[in-house]
Amino acid sequence: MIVAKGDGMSLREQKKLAVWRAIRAAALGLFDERGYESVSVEQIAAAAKVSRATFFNYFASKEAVVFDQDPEERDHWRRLMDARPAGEPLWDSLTAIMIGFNERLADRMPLQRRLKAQSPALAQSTQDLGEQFRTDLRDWVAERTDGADPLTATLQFNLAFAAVSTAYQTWPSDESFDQYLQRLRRCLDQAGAGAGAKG
Amino acid sequence: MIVAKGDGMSLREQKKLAVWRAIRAAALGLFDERGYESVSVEQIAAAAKVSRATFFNYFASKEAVVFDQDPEERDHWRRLMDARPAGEPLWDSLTAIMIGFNERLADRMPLQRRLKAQSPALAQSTQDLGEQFRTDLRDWVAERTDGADPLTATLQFNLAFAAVSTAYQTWPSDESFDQYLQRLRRCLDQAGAGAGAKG
DNA sequence: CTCCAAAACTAGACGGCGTCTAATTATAGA
DNA sequence: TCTATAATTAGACGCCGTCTAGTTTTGGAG
Repeated sequence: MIVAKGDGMSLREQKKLAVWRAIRAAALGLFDERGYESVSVEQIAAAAKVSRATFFNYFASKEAVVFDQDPEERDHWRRLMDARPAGEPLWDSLTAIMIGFNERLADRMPLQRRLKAQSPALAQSTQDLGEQFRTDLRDWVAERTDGADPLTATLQFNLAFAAVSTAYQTWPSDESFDQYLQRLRRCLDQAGAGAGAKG
Repeated sequence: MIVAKGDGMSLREQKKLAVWRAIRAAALGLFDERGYESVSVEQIAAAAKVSRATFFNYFASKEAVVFDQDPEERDHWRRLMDARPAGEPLWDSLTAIMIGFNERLADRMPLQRRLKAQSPALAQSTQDLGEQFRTDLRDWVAERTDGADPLTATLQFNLAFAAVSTAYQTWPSDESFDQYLQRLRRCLDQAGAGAGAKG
């Protein structure tokens, strides 16, 4: 019962993670070559050498396999949140966290964009950045602003996501990921300065 | 071929609208008493004295019957958009349109809230205010800001919706609709002033 | 190494959504 | 009254997501 190898994971947990990644890799591979709509969960499961039931043990839906984040990513963004100094204005914290989070998406964004462009089903999904991140950030904001005005906190939270959406939506297909990040910074700045400012 | 009665609608169009409303009324009635999840499209169709296939002629999905707007509402919000004076700053226009649009939702919001609270499926739907409105407003913004900086326009558009979401999310169940509208105005004002302002 | 309880996996069936086709019925208007 | 066109329909289909009950794997204690 001493536990815990290399990282803080038991052998079982390591195997689970491996299966998770195998399923996701299989799914993204198939989606990439044949498109989201025309790949069934059965086919994904088969490609990952796993049963259909197991697929749904790991992912709540077919969409989730596109949007869910690697469990290890979660550690990263939690560190980002913990790293914000205590007295920092909420908006500055949100800006920094959003940028830090997005910087990590370089690998997966291109495929995700391609799939969303193809598939109506994915196109209008709230998910985008992973509901997990959204939830964690929401909790972090709630804790950080405990006692203070919840409306202002919620508003800033939503504005930050609106800024990210804007950067994402206006990202032309011929621009690099770095340019996307630049754009994101601009959006966050402008949102911070106020929608009414300029015009 | 002279056409057009009372309003600008042919007889056929009037009948279609009547069926549309019958289906929606039947659906909302059933949802209200038994909950969203436990009512099937078959049952809705039966209650509206219509076949399942016809249901899908009128609504693209089961969710749509909750979120789609009455076709006549569309006239209203288009008038709202057309009413904005030409030189007005975009943010002021968006604020006015959002408020005007929301003022009309007094009847449907309570049920919609109740359903969203019950149903996980509805809870995280992008729809909320009707995709139709979003699309129309997007087009209006695009036309209004033609030639100008599209990033700023998109950003303001998204910020306006974030403000509405915030008002909606922070609306306590014991508050009146009027209080919701007040809250909405505050959110729009704060978003206009900037997320970074105060805090 | 042996063994066992816990965890992971699996097959299979089910209800419901959304799509499609081909056929039937209703209706506006000449 | 007649007809072209639009609306409605039954029925079948594939797939998603859920569930149950049973089987296999596996890590670690003794």
